[in-house]
Amino acid sequence: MPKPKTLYPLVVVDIALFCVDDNGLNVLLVKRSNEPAQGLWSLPGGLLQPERDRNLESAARRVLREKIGVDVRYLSEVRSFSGPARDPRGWSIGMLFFALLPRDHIHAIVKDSVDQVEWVSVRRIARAMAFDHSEQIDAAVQLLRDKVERRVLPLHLMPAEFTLGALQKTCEAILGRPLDKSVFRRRLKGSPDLIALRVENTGSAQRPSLLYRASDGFQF
Amino acid sequence: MPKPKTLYPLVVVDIALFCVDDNGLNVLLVKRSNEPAQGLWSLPGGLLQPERDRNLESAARRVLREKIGVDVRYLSEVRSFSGPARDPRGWSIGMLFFALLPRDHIHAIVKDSVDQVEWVSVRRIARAMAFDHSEQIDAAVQLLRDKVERRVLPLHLMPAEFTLGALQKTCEAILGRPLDKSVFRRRLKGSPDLIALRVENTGSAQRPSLLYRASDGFQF
DNA sequence: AGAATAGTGTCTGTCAGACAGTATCGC
DNA sequence: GCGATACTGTCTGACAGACACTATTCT
Repeated sequence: MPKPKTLYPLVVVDIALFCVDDNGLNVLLVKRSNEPAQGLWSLPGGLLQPERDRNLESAARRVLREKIGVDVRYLSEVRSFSGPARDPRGWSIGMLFFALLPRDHIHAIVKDSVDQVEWVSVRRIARAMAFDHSEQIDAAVQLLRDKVERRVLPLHLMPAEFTLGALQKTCEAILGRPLDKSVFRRRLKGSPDLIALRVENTGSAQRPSLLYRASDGFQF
Repeated sequence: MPKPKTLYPLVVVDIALFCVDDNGLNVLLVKRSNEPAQGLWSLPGGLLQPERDRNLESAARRVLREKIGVDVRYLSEVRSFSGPARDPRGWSIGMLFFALLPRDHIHAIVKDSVDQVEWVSVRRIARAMAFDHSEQIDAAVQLLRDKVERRVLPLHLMPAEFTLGALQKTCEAILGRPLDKSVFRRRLKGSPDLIALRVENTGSAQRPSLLYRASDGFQF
């Protein structure tokens, strides 16, 4: 079979890994220790390795595992970025994924890698980032916001058990605006995605609240 | 700069080109005249040519121009399909786009190319298609349906001037279910995407109806 | 007149937003 | 009691579904 007479582009996967904490919505950034774009902040990413990766999503999971040390439950494609100029190494395809990390896994990020790794609030993203990663973050944040705006619950950002108050705060952090408690809870009443558990009694809060967990069949 | 020690995957763009006519929603299929998958029906597609294409979307537009002979107004990425087995030539990335062709451009498709080209109703897609194109069509149709279900008007499928009845029939063809005329028109009343024109008087229909056109700033 | 399409009016249920009110904890 | 959070109740306006009704053309 004749090989096509075509140059092959560079294929990279980048991941916008999100978490929500008391600071709001954060994305994980990596300070690049190698060329190109050395010293600039970027999304975690890496070259596709066809001999190892089953597909692009597997490549993204491998990159997160190898470079950040996390196995994420939720990971999904956003869109591609491509062209001759976005990477100085040549014509490239950057496939952007976005992933969600539960709040109680935030500190499981490996900090001792060669690269400097940091959670950065999406409200404080610097203009100057490597490649087109600033645009990529915008695209990933918008996709996340659109989903939550369409009433999909970001349960992958929650720990295994959580209160409705915590869930509402998470949604508010993503959307960047307050939600009405009564409206929020009324919608959740009939949701098949939430399962009520027993009562919380930790003295941290004032009045104890019911705990919930995500239903097994729930899809983000 | 050292070249990465990685095999390069094959990069292909495929396009699900849709139109709506009296038969309902159709997608354009091509009977492959070359290996691989010779003789099977497939979506129009082609190899990325980095030396010619500005990005993947440009590649998709070029493929439509060269293989089908159409310049489409609307074209947008759906998602990627990738892996070692989906194309017999090796590890490949297939980027799926979907495009919309106005009803009055349907017959502008070039019929005299080397490949056999045909509009096929989405209700009558054969199981056996080249590569994973059956799955790709499912993904593209679902994205189109989701958009219309979310009340986005598929104005790119309409001719420059059209009636509300024709627009409703187009939406019904996409969704595969009837819509209530009163509800449909009530929603359209305040829409900034539609601009009313003068009266239609062609004797084809019974009572003449107002003509509309898409607003310039409208986004699908 | 009858068929066919264009276009309007109205009733009803559902749901979102807004906001007030009650409940239960720690201190 | 007081502060704080959990949770509920209610009013109102917007809108969707359903369906009936009128209007205007052609044959």
